[in-house]
Formats: sequence, C-alpha cells, structure tokens
Amino acid sequence: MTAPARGRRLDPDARREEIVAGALRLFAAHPYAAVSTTDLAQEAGVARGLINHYFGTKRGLYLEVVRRLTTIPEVAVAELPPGTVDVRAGAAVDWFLDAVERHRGLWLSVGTGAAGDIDVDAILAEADEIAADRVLAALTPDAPDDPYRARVRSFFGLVRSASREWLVRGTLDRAGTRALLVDVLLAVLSGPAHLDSQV
Amino acid sequence: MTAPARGRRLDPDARREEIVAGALRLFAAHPYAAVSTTDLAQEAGVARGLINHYFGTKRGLYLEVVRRLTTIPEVAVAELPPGTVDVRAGAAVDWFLDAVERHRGLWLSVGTGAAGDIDVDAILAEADEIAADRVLAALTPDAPDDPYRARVRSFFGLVRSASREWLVRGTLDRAGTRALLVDVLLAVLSGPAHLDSQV
DNA sequence: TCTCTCGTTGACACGCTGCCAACGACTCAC
DNA sequence: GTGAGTCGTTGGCAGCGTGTCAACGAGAGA
Repeated sequence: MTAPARGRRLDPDARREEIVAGALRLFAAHPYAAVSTTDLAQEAGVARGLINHYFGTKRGLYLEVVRRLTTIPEVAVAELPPGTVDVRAGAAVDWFLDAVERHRGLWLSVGTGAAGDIDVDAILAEADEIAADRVLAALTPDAPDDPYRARVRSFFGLVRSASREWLVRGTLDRAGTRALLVDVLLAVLSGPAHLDSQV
Repeated sequence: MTAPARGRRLDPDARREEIVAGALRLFAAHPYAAVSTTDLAQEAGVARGLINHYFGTKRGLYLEVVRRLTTIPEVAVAELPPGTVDVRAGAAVDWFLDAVERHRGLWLSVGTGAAGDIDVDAILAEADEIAADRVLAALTPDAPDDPYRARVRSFFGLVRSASREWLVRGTLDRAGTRALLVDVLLAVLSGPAHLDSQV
C-alpha cells in the first residue's frame, strides 16, 4: 500500500466508493459497535469528518454497506438448465451455495449481523423481495406469485440458518445443506395445498 | 406506580430481578443502541452505577435479558395429542403460534433483534439447541437425533422469518403461516432421504 | 498566474459508558 | 435498646466516541 496522498481531491463518487469499500472490510471483520468512525476513516485513508459529510452518520454508512451486500448479484438465474422443478431447484441451490462459499465471510456477517433496527430490516426486506421475485420467476413462471412470495421470503430465513449451520457450526456439510435447501424449497413451492386440510 | 423509595436496601436477587424486568421492557420497545444506562437505571428506580455493579456492563445486562427471553417456556410438548407425525406436528405448530401471538412484541424483538455479536449468537444457539431437542423428542422419538438436529435448527430460521411475515408485514395470515410451518417441518423431518439422490 | 469552487480537514462540544470511593440502611451481637 | 460492622447503593469523575462546523487548500478554468 503506497502513501494514500491525504488531502487529495477526488471525484465524490470515487471517494464514496473508497469509503464504502473500506467500511465493507471492517464491518465484515468486526461487529458494528466495535468499529469506530476513526477506524472507518483510517481504513479509507481519510479524515474522520468526511464520513459524516458523505453519509451523515456512521449508521448511514453502515446501511449503505448492508445495501451493497444484500443486493442480489448481477448474474441472474437465467442460465438455469431446463427440466423439472426438482432439477432447476437443485441447480439454483448449487449456484447459491457457490456464491456463499465464495463470499463466505462477508455473507455471514450480513446474514448474521443485521436486524434489530428498523432501517436494516427494511433493507433486508427489500433485498429478499427482489430475490423472491427471481426465484419465483425461475421456478414457477406460470403460477401467480402472490400466494407464494411470502412463503419464499420465509424460506430465506431458513437459508440463513442453514448457512450458519454449515459454515459456522459445521453441523451440516455442503451436501447436507444442499439436500435440506432443496427439500424445503420444494415443500415451500408445492404448497399451499395444505391450506385445504388445515384445522 | 408508587414512589420507588430510592436507596432502599433490597435482597440482591430481588434487585437483579427488578433491573432485568425494567430492562426487558426497554429493550422490547427500543433497539439496543437507543437504550442508555440512564434509561435502564431510571426504569428500575435505581442509580446508574448499580447497573454496572450487578451486570458489569450494559451489554451484560442485555445478554441476561436475551437469555431470559429465549429460554424455552416451562410448559413442554408433553401434552401433544397422540397420532401420526402430521397431526402431532400440526398441534405443535398451533401451540407455538399461540405462544407467539401472546408474547407478540417481546418475541419479535428477540427473533428480530439479536445477532451480530458472538455472545448473543451463542445464547440463541443454546436456546435453539434445547428447542430442537424438544421437537425431535416429540415428533421422532425413535430415529437418531444427530442427522436431524441441524435440519431442525435451520427450520427455526424459517420460523422466525415466517413470524415476521405474519405479524409485521401481514403477508401471511395465521392459517397461511400454520400451513407453511407444517409443510416445511414435515419436509425437514422426512429427509435426509434426498441425500441419496444428490448430485 | 490568478481566482473561484468545493472536496477535505482538524478542533470543538456533547452524550454515554465504566469506575470508584464515600454514604447510609439494615443486621446482629451484647 | 444500642452500638458497630456489613454491604447494597449512590453520585461524581475520567475517558472515549460521535456529529458539527468553520476554515483550508487542491484542482480547474480564464
């Protein structure tokens, strides 16, 4: 790392990017409260006040980071193989597990680290909404979305828990995680048939 | 509320209880960072320093509160009706939904509010472990626990998400939530049959 | 080279947390 | 009943972290 050349004038967008990138590293490694604005400024090679100038608040910067992380990657599910729902669901799960394995640390810090604050919940809800749309479009293009969307969003909660069992606790291996996610995803999509037989 | 009679000497256990009770109310209503030790002390009718005396840290008190909330209620699943796994799972879900509906605010603040800090995760993991044992003992008393425990713990992640869909977002009604939980619980318990057919 | 714009800096004020020594309510022996 | 000791309780202190703000100066255009 060469000398950051403090005080250099930068394009606002580029500067924002640098700060967000640094914050991404710190928040991925440490919990929110353990990261100070001093740390954030130092990581970005910038004066502390600049954090507030761009993001208003340490919390504002954090929210921006969360938004980046949870926004679904560009590569969609367009390249899923044709076939039965089972096959396509399996492929989707495989794709997801690859992505998680690649960004392991970062993804865990979000799946684990968020929540509790209403703003973070809103961001995660927004991200889940998008992800749910993609899943529904890919796996049940014919059926109406509405009855299933909430079920799929709920499914993402299990996805996060299962990821932790796999990556953090080691109580599931990758194969076991895959099996669980496929089992449950199919169960989620096969309902709400049980609505008829409910008490 | 009568005058708290400040400075009155109390049994340490009773005092701890009062502080925890007050903290319970505050943390249920506001996020962690929005609650100051001053608030906590005032709510318990006590000097601020006493918080540190009993719990060392504001965080210590918070952890104690989380522990109280997540520890599974005394009433076990012993009174589930006999019958097929489907019937018993349905009854268990109904029991759970009743409990959630009753403690709505508190339960949401925990299901939502935790995570991010390793200590909180540990407490929640401990609580989930206990809950998983109860579910397994009630629904699959014969089968060995090990292959299923991680699957059931993952299931709890979906339980939390589905609760939020139901109580917060309103995208699921109680019947729909029940159907989803039963569907997924049965899928979770019917595996890991898919382990054989995995790619 | 001069000037203007605005990205950037550093110091200031304030709130919150954890620490600690002194206070005094309660207990128990006499 | 009275005195002394115990320990629950208090309030102020020191340090840290955050948000604000006025001033600086790097870069662009004339």
